[in-house]
Parts: sequence; structure tokens; C-alpha cells
Amino acid sequence: MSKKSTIHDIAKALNVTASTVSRALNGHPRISERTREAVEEMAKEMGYQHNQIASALRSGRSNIIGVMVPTADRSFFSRVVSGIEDEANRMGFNVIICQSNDRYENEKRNIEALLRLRVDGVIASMAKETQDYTHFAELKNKNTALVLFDRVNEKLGVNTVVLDDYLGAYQAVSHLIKQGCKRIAHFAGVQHLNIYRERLRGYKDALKDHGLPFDEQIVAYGVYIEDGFNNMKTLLQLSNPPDAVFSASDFSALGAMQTIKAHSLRIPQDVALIGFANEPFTSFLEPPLSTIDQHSHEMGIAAAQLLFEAIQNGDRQFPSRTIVLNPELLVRKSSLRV
Amino acid sequence: MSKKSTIHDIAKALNVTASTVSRALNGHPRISERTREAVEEMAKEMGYQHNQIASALRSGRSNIIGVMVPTADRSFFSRVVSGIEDEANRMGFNVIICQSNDRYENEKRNIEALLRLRVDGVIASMAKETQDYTHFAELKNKNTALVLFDRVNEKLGVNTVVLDDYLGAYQAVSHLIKQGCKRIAHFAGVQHLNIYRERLRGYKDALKDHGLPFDEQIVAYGVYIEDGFNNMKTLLQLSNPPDAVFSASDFSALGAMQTIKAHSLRIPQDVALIGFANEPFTSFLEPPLSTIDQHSHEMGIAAAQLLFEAIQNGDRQFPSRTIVLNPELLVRKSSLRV
DNA sequence: CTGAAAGCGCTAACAT
DNA sequence: ATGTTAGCGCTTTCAG
Repeated sequence: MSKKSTIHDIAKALNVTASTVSRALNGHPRISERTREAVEEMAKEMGYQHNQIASALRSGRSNIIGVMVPTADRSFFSRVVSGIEDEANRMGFNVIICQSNDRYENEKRNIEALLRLRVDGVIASMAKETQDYTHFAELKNKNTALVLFDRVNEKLGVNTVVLDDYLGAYQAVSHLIKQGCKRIAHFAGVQHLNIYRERLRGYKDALKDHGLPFDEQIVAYGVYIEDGFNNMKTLLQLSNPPDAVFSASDFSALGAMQTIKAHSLRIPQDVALIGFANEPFTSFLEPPLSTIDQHSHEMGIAAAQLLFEAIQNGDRQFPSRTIVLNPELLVRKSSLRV
Repeated sequence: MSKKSTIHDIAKALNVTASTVSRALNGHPRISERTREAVEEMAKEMGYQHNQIASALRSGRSNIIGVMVPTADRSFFSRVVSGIEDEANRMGFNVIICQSNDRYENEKRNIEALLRLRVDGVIASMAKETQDYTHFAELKNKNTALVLFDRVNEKLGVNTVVLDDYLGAYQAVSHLIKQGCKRIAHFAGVQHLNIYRERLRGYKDALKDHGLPFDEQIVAYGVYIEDGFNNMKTLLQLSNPPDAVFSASDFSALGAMQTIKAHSLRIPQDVALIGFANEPFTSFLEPPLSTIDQHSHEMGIAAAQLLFEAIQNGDRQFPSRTIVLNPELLVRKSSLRV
């Protein structure tokens, strides 16, 4: 248990002061090559390790950012996180990841924990439950930078990175129509979340622009496997069932696929299918599920860049920016009627 | 931007000293009910938030633990992480998650970052590449608690939580034999990792105990989809191809499944298949893939409990403990020859 | 039960 | 280019 060494130990050994050591270690410009080298060598020899805690307390910058996602094991979020980490590494920041598990209470608790830790900034995507945004507003009060991505709230007046969900939905539905589908159902998500609202809007507009009627009866809600499973059952019992489904989620699309097969119907000939998010499992399904890629890694990088910009600019209240990424329709067999 | 308030602000407002406030806030026993309540009320009123950075510097305990996994988007690891988080929440600890992406360099860099952050402890599962363990040994030198899980090194003399991989493999292969399989191939992983070594060992012993010969020719290496895909191709070209595969990974089992189907062979009649890890996608495959569940969430909880124990006990060098969890064979259609 | 005083390890004016 | 000094906000002896 080699007692941890401090800059004072190094200073003493070298007959200089702690400030000199600190400066040498931090690449301060006005320090001689010789001392810098001596300090670095001694630091290595003594197994010195920068104490970020002390540094954070003194400088007011922790070099830690917090990232909060609904859940880290959804491929979309884990890819965003990985993008954030890449950018954070480049910038010398540490990343704390928290999960809300889509619960408002967890989200609130996590934000408070991050504030206690005095993180320099937070990147978050909101919990499904969340409809009260005061905990996010508190970050701004406490002067902590905030960037929201994917599931955002426009009214918070905060930097955001989103996908053009409207466009993704529009493209998906247009593609189905070009494949000859005439009665396209939609699996939607909760409408207080921007992403699901936009997807529904894109769905409606694509129908309208192609002269197809909008029928409330074939819009079902729910984004989990079981939702897709059950909703598809209901839809197939209609007197005029749909000949396609555009699902706002890969998971509910998967559920639908299971129901369709259980009814011995063919995909895509009887019912064509498109999901949303490009979860890895979609390409392993049979038939492979068409879906929409969200450029998740890029989204993470963009969010991190916005955040670091905000951190560097300190208080200066730039008007908040929104970065919009383009979706990419991945056409696979589930929607391709040759 | 409400300037953050400190215990001194509270103290001044209440005409007491900062020490009293600190004690009141930390539930110190010898403090009067009245002052405690007054302090708590004032703290709330002033929007006070405990400064963990300052507290960490002074007390030498950061209340942060680091968790390093190869990658957070493998379901196994994300479930372990979620178990760790649950336990950490209960114990009032924050969790920093890092990913090595299975690279030794990243792993080393992350450990150093965690040391700089002065985390109280680290829970890790080793990168596939790692064969030099000095960075883990350094944690012990720096007096930072360490618990390894799943991919561990026995020689480090450190607390560990592992699955009984040997037993899992043994059960899987025994099951295949009971289904009438006579020539069972194995997809193995790198042999410097305990988990893959144990799985191979269990495979061998199960064969032996059931009077089947071990044939080096039908042991292939690789745990990614493409590995399974390619290795299965090679196996099917043998003069006497296998009638089953026990794969040390769900992913290579999936690759194998694709090859088998491409050859118009039936699963499980022509080739039975079992994977390892119970990745969620395995239940959506056709046929659903038999696999082995690792009780990942429990593994996370156990690892966290070991770690917090070690942190509380401080230096005291307990003999290191190993917790072994039991695997659970999930028999699905891919291995069930009715 | 509360106060006084010291200091965790570092950084950043301000000096020289 | 380096030294001096002060202090970030908290905890923790030691006193009383």
C-alpha cells in the first residue's frame, strides 16, 4: 500500500514548490523544459496520480459529465452512449452513466445525485413516464450544462439533438405505399414524447400525400413486444384488416411478426412490416425486418460536442441549438414485395 | 443562477457553526432533534445540495465506484450492471461505468481514470485481449477495493463472482446427448479466459462421461456471428459432419443457425444447437435457441455486495472470496428433438 | 450537544 | 519562470 504521493512530495524531492509542479503537470506555457521534464520523471517514479477530486474542488470543474438514458441495454441508447464516450475521451472527460428505467422518480433521483457530484454537464434522454420537467430546469438553475437527445422537451429551451422522426416515418410509409400496400396500420407510442408524436405525424402526412385515408381504427398504441403481439391480433380480427404495419418500435413490430406467423399469413405478401430503431435483432428475424436507422453513434457525438461547447462557454447564454439528424430507411424483406 | 449554498450559509442563517450543520446533515448521533430539524428545514429552503467533491476530498471516501465491462450493449453485461446499480443505490453509492471494448489499452486507461477519480472501489470483467494484469494489481497497491466477475483471473487473489461455466457446459452437452446427438461440435472462445476454458472442459467431460469420443476436428474457435457462420460451413463440409453444436456464445450459435438453414438442413433434426448467455434475441429466432442463463442480475448484486463489504472493512486483508452461481439450462426448440 | 481549528490536495491570483 | 498565499467546502479531532 504505497501511500499516495502528492504534488508536494514531488516538489520537495525536486526542491521546487507545489505550484511549479502543478503547472508543469498541467502543461502551463511558462515553465521551462527542464523543470517540466524533471517533474514528469519524478512523478512517474513516485507513482504519482493526479487527484481529480482535489482539482475539481479547487477549480470548480470536475471533468465529469453525467449521461442519463432510459436503459443502457437498448441498442439505440448503448450506441449513443458509446458515441458520447468516444467524444468525452477525446476531450478528457469522464462519463457517469445512469439509467432511469423509464421512471420519473429514478430520473429525478439521478439528476440530484449528479448535482451532488458537481458534474460539469448532463446529457439525457427522457424517461417515458416523465411529464414534469422541473428537475431538468434545476440543472440550468444550478448552472450545469444540459443537452437532451432523442426524447426531448422543446419548451425547456435547451440544446438538443434529435432524429428527423417525421421524415423517417414519412419515408417508411411512402415506401410501403410504393410496394402496393393500401391499408397501413401504425403502432404508435405515448404522445407526450416528441419522437412518437412525430412518427405519427409523418405517418398521417404520408397517407394524405398519397391519397390514402387515415383510419383511427388501425392506429394502435404500445411499443413493447407484447403490445405488438396483442394489437396485431386485434387488427387481424377486423372485417378489413391492414395489409401493412408501420411500427414506431422494432419491438412491437417483432410482436406483430409473431402474431402474423401464428395466423399463417405471409410477410410481406399478406402483411408488410417496418419497424423503427434498427435494433440488431431485426436483421436476424425471418424475414429480416425493414426498419429505420437513427445514426445513434453520431447522435452521441453530436450531443457531446454540444455539451462541451456549452461547458467551455460557461454562462454565456447562447440561444439554444437543435441538431437534426437524418434517418435512414433500411429496406429488408419484411416490406419488399419484389 | 442561484449561487450554490454551502453549510456555512446555513450555519450563518441559523447562528450555529458549520460543524453543527455538517453533523446534523449527516445524521450524527449527538445532535439535538431541534437543531437537526432546523438545519434540515433551512437546507431545503436554501436549496442546499451536499457537495460530494468537497466531502470526498476531506473524508477520503468518494462514494463512487467504477464498473468496467467489455461492452455495455451485451445483454449479459447490461444486466449485471443493472444489478450493481440496484445494490449501489441501496448503499448510497454512485456508479461510473466504463467500457473496454475488449481492448487491453482501453482497460488500462480506464483503470487509471478511475484511480484519478479516487473511486472507492472497482468492479470489472476483463477485456478479451487482456493477458497482463498489472493494472488490476495497481488498484490493490493504491488501496482501492476490487471485485472481478465472469472474466476473472484467479491468480490476482481478489474477490470474484463467477458462473459455474463448467457445469453449464456439462449440462448443455449432456442434454444434447440425451436428445440422441452422437457427434457434438463445440464453438470455443479464447482459452486464456477462464469462462471459455471452463466451458470447453465441461464439454469434454460430458462427452467422456457418456462414452463419446473427443474429436479436436469439431472444436472451432470464435464467439462472433461471423465465426459461427464460417466455422459451421467448414464443419458441414467434413466427411462426417456434426449432428449438434454446443456454442460458448449465443452469437456464434446464431451464425451457425444461418449457415445450417442456408444448407437447407433442419434444426434440431439434422443439427441441434445450444448457445450460451441467454441473449434476448435467442428466444426470437426460429427455432428459438436453447441457451444457458447466467443469472446476470444476481451476479451484479453479489459483486456489489462483495465490493461494499471490502470497502467497509478497509485495509483488513480478508482472504479473498469467490462466489459461484449456478447456470440454468433453457431448453428451447433448437435442441429438442421431441 | 456544540464550537474552534485544522487540513484533505490542488489551483490561481498576485508577486517577484 | 517560479514562489507565496489563500481557499474551494467539507469533515474531524479536540475542547468544553
